[in-house]
Formats: sequence, C-alpha cells, structure tokens
Amino acid sequence: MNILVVDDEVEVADLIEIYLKKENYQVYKYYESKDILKLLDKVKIDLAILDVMMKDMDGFSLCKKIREKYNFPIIFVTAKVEEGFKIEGLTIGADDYLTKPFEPLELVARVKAHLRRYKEYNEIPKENVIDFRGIVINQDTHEFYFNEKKINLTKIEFAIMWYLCQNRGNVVAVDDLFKNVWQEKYFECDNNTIMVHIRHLREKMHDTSKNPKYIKTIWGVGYKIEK
Amino acid sequence: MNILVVDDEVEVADLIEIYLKKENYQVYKYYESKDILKLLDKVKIDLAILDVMMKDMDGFSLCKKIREKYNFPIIFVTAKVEEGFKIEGLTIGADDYLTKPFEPLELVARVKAHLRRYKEYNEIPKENVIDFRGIVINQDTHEFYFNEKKINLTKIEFAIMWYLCQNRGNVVAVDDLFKNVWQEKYFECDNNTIMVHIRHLREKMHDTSKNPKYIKTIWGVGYKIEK
DNA sequence: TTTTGTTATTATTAAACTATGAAAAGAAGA
DNA sequence: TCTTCTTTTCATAGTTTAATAATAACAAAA
Repeated sequence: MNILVVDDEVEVADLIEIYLKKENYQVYKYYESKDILKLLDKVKIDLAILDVMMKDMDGFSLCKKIREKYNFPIIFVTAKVEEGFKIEGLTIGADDYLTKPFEPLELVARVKAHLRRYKEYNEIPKENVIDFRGIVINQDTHEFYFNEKKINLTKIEFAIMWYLCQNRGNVVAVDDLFKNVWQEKYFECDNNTIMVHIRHLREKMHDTSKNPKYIKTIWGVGYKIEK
Repeated sequence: MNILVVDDEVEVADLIEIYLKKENYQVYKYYESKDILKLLDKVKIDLAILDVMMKDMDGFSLCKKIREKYNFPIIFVTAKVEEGFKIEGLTIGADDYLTKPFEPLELVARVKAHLRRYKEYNEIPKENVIDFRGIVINQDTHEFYFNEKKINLTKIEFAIMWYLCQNRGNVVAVDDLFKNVWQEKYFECDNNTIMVHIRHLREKMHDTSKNPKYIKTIWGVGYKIEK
C-alpha cells in the first residue's frame, strides 16, 4: 500500500511518516505540492494525506487536480479549525478531514478504515460458484450440476451441499453444519435430521453410504466431501 | 437515500434528523437499538449514524452485528472523547467517528462524502433496456414487449418484472424483491401480495405456475426468470 | 463377543410454502 | 361522484419440504 503525504510543516509530515511506516505502509513524503502530479503518473498511490494550507498551492486545489484523474481516498489534515473549511474539503472530493493537533493513532485508524473500503470495492467480487470433481454449485442461480447433469436440490439440501463444498477436503462437524445451515433458528437439532438430508443428497448423486465417493462419513465427527 | 439514525439522546437524534431531512434524505430514527436488525431486513439502508453509548446495546456491538450482513457506511457519533474508542470504532468496521458536540453541517458533509463513495462503487452501469428470450423491457418508456407483442403492466408488475429481469438467471429472494419494489413504503408485506402479482405476470405471459417457462419458483427461496 | 455409541433407512407426520379465486380496499381518471 | 383499474387481503386448496420416530445396521471399545 502506497501512501502519499504532503505537508509543508516538516515535523508533521515526518511524524505521520513514522506512524505509517510502523504499519508497514510505503510512504511518499513531500514538503511541497509541486511535482505531486508527476509522481502520481509514476506510482500507484492508494491513499493521500494532504495539508490544506501550503505555501505553493493550497490543498484544495491539489485535491481537485488529483480528483480529475484519480479516485483513491484523500484525507485532509489542517490547523484550520474553521468549520467551513472542513465542509468545503469534504465537498470537493476529500474523504476525511482531521484537525491539528490530531492523535497519530487516530489518523492511522482512519487510514486503515479508508483503505479497507477502497480495497474492498476494488477487489473482485467474491466467488459464488464452486467447481470441482464434476460438481458445480452456484449460489446465485441456486443450481447444482453433477457430471454436467442438473440436479434439483431443496433449500436445505442446497445449503448443506454449499457448506460442504466450501469446506471441500475438510471434515465438517455436524454441529458446525447445523449452525451454518439453520443459522440460529433452532437451538437444538436432532442430528438425525441432518442424516436424512445427507442420505437424500447421496441418493441424488447416486452415491452409497458404505464406500461413498463423494460425501464421506467421518465417524464421531461429521461429514466431508472429497476434493 | 435512506439513512438510519440510532441515538438514545432524543435531542441529538432529533437534531440529526432535522439536518438530514433538510437535505432530502429519508431518515429512520430510533432511540434504542433493539429492532434495528429487523428494520434492516425490511428497508434498504444506505448509511447509518450510530451512538456509541446506549442503554440497551452499545453501538459497537450493533455495528458488528450490522457488518455481519451489511456493508453500507457507518458513522459513529459519541460524547466519548477517549482516543481508544475512536480507534476501536474505526477498527470494527465503522467508516467515520465524530465527537459530540459536533457541527451538524460537518456531519451532513461527511454523510455526503461517504454516500458519494458508496454510490460510486455500487452503481452498476445502468441499463434502461433489457432484451432477452423474446422479452424486451424498457424502463424509460415503461414498456414491456413479449414476443414482439406489447403487454400492459401495472406499476408494481413492471417493477417486479424489471427487478427479475435485472437479475435474470439468478434467484431473487422474496424479501429482496419486496425491499426493491416497495422501497420503504410499508414495513411489512404479506408475501401473498407478491405471489398474486407473480400470478398476474405469469397470466399475462401465458405462463403456467406448474412448469413455468419464464418466472420459475424456487421453493423456499424466491423466484427466478430464466436467462 | 458383547456392549455401547453412532450412523443409516424407512415411513409417517407435521409444517411450511405456494397457488388460486374472489372480494375488498385503494387510487386514478372521467 | 361515479367508474374503472390497480393493489391488497382473505380463505382455501394444493403441493413440497422438513422433522420425527422407530428400527436396522454398523464401528469401535470393553
């Protein structure tokens, strides 16, 4: 994660740098705002911390310029206490605004919060399809294919199958399975219920209980679907 | 935009409400945290403002609970000045943290900034015409063609159809459908209402309920229109 | 081998969900 | 206001699914 820090108060910039480096961020520290735009062309910045009042160019103008091309989170840091400035900052495209003197740890926490969001949105959406050993299970479409053949599963059968597939290769304890499939609907479940569902699943996959090829029984523990 | 406000200090909650309403946000105001999770199932909330210290459940626990299922921005507001609280709040999934007394305009500015981000990332490039399998549905003209033939749909029928078509190929849970079609209008809906509308839609498409070609029933889950 | 604890099977019962027809309530337009 | 169209509600019927209970089969330990 690359973080840009621009502040013409040398001590402040240095302090921020120290705290960020402690968290293993790569810090690009500048005491003036010129050359910043050139830097952005070269380095992929993930978040910027800007001072509002600087000699050569104020932070607001810089922020606007950045926003013309880039979309990473921007945090303003300033000695200005005036409310109007905060609001202006947030309005022109900044994501946060801190007033000096600020607690460095708070700045770090805010940096993390913004990066979490930023990353979250820029990451590929999580997988809703699991595909292995002739099994394709799709949560969006609620479909289950077994050796290219579509098999209808009921709601609970599907939930059990999905959970087993998510944990394919690993044993899933009966309790665990229950908790995940039934959520907190009931507090207890005769695990015979699960057994019956497992049997149905095995039937639908033409699998046998003795020597099963897919849903295996782990005695005294639970079930497992082989990877 | 629907904004949830939870604060057991009545005056604070009321004040926030006033400012947000001025900006034309739809505000859901609560003085206690119970029932919040139920609300979230029914209404599509876009941002939440939570108090940290409340009688029945502290804001942090509520935040965690919300984050298990939802992803909208959360702003904490509190009288606590302790730095540790700020940091904890931001760490457990909140997006911002304001200390009372705060300038209402700043809160509004922050709300806007967060919503801007949130929307930006969640807006799917919007299509106004969906065309597949002999179905053409156009949101701009509010027209629905089925096998080249224009079919009149009522407002709600159209909304349901549109949502199903947007998610064509995927199951749409009844709750989900309800939340998206009725927005925040009613808090509860006998899902029989949806069933009746589905029936009408199927009738207009000369589709049958058993063995339907278009709107399929996924037992215990919802409906799906095949791609 | 017997006992014990766990899993499998089967059939039955109960519950949950969906469909439908009709009517009431509500909204919109003439 | 009256009429018409839309939406919701109600009662009921039909269907699917899930839970239960009883019994059989099995594996591991004593």
